Amino acid sequence: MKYNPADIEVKWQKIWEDKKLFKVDKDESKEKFYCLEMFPYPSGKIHMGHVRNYAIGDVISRYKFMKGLNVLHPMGWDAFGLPAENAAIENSTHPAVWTKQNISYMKQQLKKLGLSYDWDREIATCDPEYYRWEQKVFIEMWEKGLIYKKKSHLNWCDDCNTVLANEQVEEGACWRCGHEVQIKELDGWYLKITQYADELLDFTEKLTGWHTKVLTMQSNWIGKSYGASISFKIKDIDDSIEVFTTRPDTVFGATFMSVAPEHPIVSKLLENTEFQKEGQAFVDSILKEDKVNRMDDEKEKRGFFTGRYVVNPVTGEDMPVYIANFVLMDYGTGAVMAVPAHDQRDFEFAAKYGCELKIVIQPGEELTLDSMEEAYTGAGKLVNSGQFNGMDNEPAKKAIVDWLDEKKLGKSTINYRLRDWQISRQRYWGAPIPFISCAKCGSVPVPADQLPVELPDVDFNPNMRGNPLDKVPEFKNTVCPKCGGAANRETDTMDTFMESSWYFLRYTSPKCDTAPFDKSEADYWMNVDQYIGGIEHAILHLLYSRFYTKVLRDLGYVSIDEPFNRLLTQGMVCKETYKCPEHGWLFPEEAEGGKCSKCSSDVVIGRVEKMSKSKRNVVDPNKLIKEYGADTARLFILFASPPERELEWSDSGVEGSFRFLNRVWRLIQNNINLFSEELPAPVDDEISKEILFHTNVTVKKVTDDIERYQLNTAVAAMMEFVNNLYAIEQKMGEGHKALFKDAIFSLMKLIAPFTPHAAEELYEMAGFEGLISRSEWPDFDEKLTQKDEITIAVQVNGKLRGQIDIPRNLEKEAVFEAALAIENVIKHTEGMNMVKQIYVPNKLVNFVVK
RNA sequence: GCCGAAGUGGUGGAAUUGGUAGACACGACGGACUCAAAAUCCGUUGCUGGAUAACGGCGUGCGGGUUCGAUUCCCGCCUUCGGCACCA
Repeated sequence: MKYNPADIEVKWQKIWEDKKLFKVDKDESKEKFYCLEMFPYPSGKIHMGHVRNYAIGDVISRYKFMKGLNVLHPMGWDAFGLPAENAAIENSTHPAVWTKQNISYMKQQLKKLGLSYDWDREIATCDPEYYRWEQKVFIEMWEKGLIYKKKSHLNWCDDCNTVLANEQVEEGACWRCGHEVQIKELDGWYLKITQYADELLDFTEKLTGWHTKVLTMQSNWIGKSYGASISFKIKDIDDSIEVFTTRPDTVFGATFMSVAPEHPIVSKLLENTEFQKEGQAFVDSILKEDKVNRMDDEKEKRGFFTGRYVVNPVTGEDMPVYIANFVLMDYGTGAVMAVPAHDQRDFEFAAKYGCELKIVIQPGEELTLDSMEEAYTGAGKLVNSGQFNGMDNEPAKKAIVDWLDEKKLGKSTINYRLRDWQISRQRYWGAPIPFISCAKCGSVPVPADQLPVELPDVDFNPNMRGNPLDKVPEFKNTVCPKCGGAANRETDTMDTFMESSWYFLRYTSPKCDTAPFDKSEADYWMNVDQYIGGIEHAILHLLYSRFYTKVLRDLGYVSIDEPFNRLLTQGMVCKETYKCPEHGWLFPEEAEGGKCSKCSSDVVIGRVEKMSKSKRNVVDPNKLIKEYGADTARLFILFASPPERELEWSDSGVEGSFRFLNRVWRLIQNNINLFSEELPAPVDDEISKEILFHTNVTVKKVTDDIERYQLNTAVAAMMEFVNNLYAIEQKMGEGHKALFKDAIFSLMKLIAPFTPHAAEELYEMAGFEGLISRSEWPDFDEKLTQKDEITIAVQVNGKLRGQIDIPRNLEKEAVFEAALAIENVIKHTEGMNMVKQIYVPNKLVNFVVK
């Protein structure tokens, strides 16, 4: 029978579904394994990035099933988000309708891939039965003091009357209408993630299953630094400016001050002065700059003198106050004491604006103002620093802070780069923030019996402007639960990262209707043993999930500190982007031949970047599945590259995976009778040894490779095994058939997690009862994976000059003797002095000669 | 720009702890089978000198270094990708 994936894939998918094969329940008697892939945003269709992610997860899940573990492998939908809203406005369809359609299409696509999900646990975050718990927890967090409101600066389009995401800003203009983007100050809700900063930094012990690169990224993101906050009195105004500095040892060298343009003090500084108008214009010009650009160290420093001075608390000298583009309101206090001699940015700024430089740290040799070409940021002894002169700068940090503390001018402070999490979104398609704003009582939580606060129905159309919820009076107008007076319901919704911060807990009891999740279920299933998802989520999603888990712990919902034991960060599947000057981003199929399929304009080929619906550089797996079947698609993407490496998509080579699967199929088909025949006992000869060797080596290699995520080399090992088995098939006799049968039986099982449909079919044809998905993973014998006779390399001065076959573990002296007898080695050592003889057991010999 | 990665034949990649660079595939070329094609099977395939040999030289982004020995460790660069807080 020919290998026909179209028939067998449908057949086995149906059998698995009918038998509810992947449905799991808590079973205390069994060891559990929770395997989770990051759930997708239902953008429309799945693409190769999803296929890669879910294929990896499926191999691991199916492997663990076969290892006898009770495997939880759920799937669901990160269903709230901006694209649904954009599509709604564009096509006059409700986001819920669009999302539902996408979910149903994508679910069908996932099913076609034969993934081992327990679909009974499916969740969609836009379901009120999901987000109601988020609202409940939100109120509890507020009651615990973990939430507050604050103003922040956001991208704003006056024309669309809406906040813009950074990705909606194109060269300073609104992507939809082209109107110039402004910065607007808006009120928002904040979660106090900074309160957990130290615990989030504590990776030791609990996150040993995470790659250090992710931990490093998170650690840098949190950016803990030790320093001091120092208060500077403003001249002629009864106010002061507080700065954070990591270099209190240089405070005597502070000669001016720079403040962020967003700093609230700015208006006070400028008020009723001759600088007011020009200063405000300067602030406006900076706020228009690209945020990423403003962080650019190389970017030209720009400043504006406010006409005001602050007093240096240690020297008593006046310091002019500037507004500067490179000072960020988000970090520290939004104001910095500028020490131009010892900070490079301040140095450049001072050079441009003619500010005074003062050396206060001297390294060994004499530093002079005239010879300085850049700031000196290294260590040294204090000079020009009053009673601290002569001290080494490190101990001086503490001494100066202590002194300032005594005078009530400053104190030792720890600062984090991490900012509190702003969760307010001026959007429709998200979970409503369960609060009511009352003129008399302030922010009042929606009473528990009124939860969930559901989204009202809204008619979407292309002419829509602003936040939809704000325009629904029956939603917005309400009464204050506290005083009964007229009040406004909060019309912002929550950041969608809120939903993805706890969905893994909901999966443990997705239908629980009395709490976010059943604690006993969570206690059994958590933690997630293996989490798999794109490296793009290394910081935000993974940090928020860690934070949220700790909050839930502190609210008594869970007993765990961390949600994810082992983390596999998958490399991005990338593809070049295509853009039509007329129609914007194009799908690859719309850009064929370099011409836009809509208008025949020349297509601009953009850079290679991660596949995403917004850039349209996506490749749908449908064609591949139709042509070769899901098994080949899965096998191919796993074989193409190791999971953690990024992959530029190309389907060239998919033929090879299909060919391999056909070879497996034919090899087993040709020998299918071995499974029903009475076979003679194996003979003890070289061929038998060979079969045993290859079988055991392959089982070991594939097992090890799955454990260390190297799925591409696991596939290569199986290919090698098949090549070897074909060679053996040619020369084997009756006495080898029993071992050969064992070999192809192992092959069938090894390949089952990768190409489960083909494996099930072969298993059935071989006459086995039940399913290979539920059979046992093969074992191997370490002794049989080693050869007695091995080949080692012989080098002279590190260059390969020959090889010798020796018995394993031959004595060193005997190896040297054999190596020295090689003709080519004699040629390269003749007449030379032997300096050294190196032997790496069972690997190589190196003769060092002169 | 900052933080984190990656760079190896024509292509995807392998080399698990510093020990024979290029496993396994794709592609290409040559051949077998076939009336022919598809499928399948066999062989060659890093570059280069040499004779298609023996035997050499070069070669893992670039430039240095450590070492008997470096794709692997160190220093300095280049390019590409991910993240940079309202895309998810």
